[in-house]
Amino acid sequence: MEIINNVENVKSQMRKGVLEYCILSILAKKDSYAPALIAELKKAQMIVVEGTLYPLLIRQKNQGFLTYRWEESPQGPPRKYYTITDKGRAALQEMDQAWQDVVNTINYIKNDL
Amino acid sequence: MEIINNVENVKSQMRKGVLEYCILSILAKKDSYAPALIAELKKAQMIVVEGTLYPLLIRQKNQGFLTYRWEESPQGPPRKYYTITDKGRAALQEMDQAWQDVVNTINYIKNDL
DNA sequence: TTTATGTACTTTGTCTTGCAAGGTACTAAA
DNA sequence: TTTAGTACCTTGCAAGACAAAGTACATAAA
Repeated sequence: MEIINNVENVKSQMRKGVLEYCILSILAKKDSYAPALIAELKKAQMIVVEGTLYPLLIRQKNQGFLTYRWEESPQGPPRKYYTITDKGRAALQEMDQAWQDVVNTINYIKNDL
Repeated sequence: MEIINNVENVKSQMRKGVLEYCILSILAKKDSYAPALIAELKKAQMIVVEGTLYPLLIRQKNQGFLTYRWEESPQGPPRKYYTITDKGRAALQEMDQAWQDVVNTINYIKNDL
């Protein structure tokens, strides 16, 4: 019971570490807006909630990794569609390397230490 | 320049996410103490500082994942050697799975989304 | 017209945790 | 007794995830 909670916490920490990377990766494939991103991340087994995602998108926009435009919705209020910028793509490339480094670190600890 | 800093931050976030996992993984192989752990993590390309590691070890001890004993040092003050517990090994197994899940998530996003 | 429902975006407060920096303490050599 | 090396601990700050509550728009039902 308690172990599960601790592991849930670690899981949450691991997610935290790669969340920005995931968002940029998805947006590198196609423009999207918050609720659609949440749905896609859920499909990929990565649970994210609004209170996490919205501030993250705003941060990435402020860093110049994303821009956005408003688009009419077939139902409900307009949607804020985010687009990755050239700067965002450059950052994403760096993150690809960072991710690979972490994977290599874990493999090293597990197999070669 | 700025991108590098942002990526450094993401890198740091990624490290943060797996740090507990790394510590438990190393201690699952052999008992150790803080400065030796720092050196081993450094070898594995994962930079950790004292102010991060000591509180983390104390937390894991309080969760029942670790115990410790004092051991004389050939030079200097005694060392606090940490040992992983059965509960710690159980948690580690869960974390192995959690890590694999995150790897799978990234692969899914990168390749299949 | 008013109310309810669904969708979308934002903000506030709390909690966890990494990290820089500073502090304590033990040992041995100068 | 001072200095250097080693080891452990704590404090204050900043970042960020998350729950929860709030705002706003559109449309359908009452």
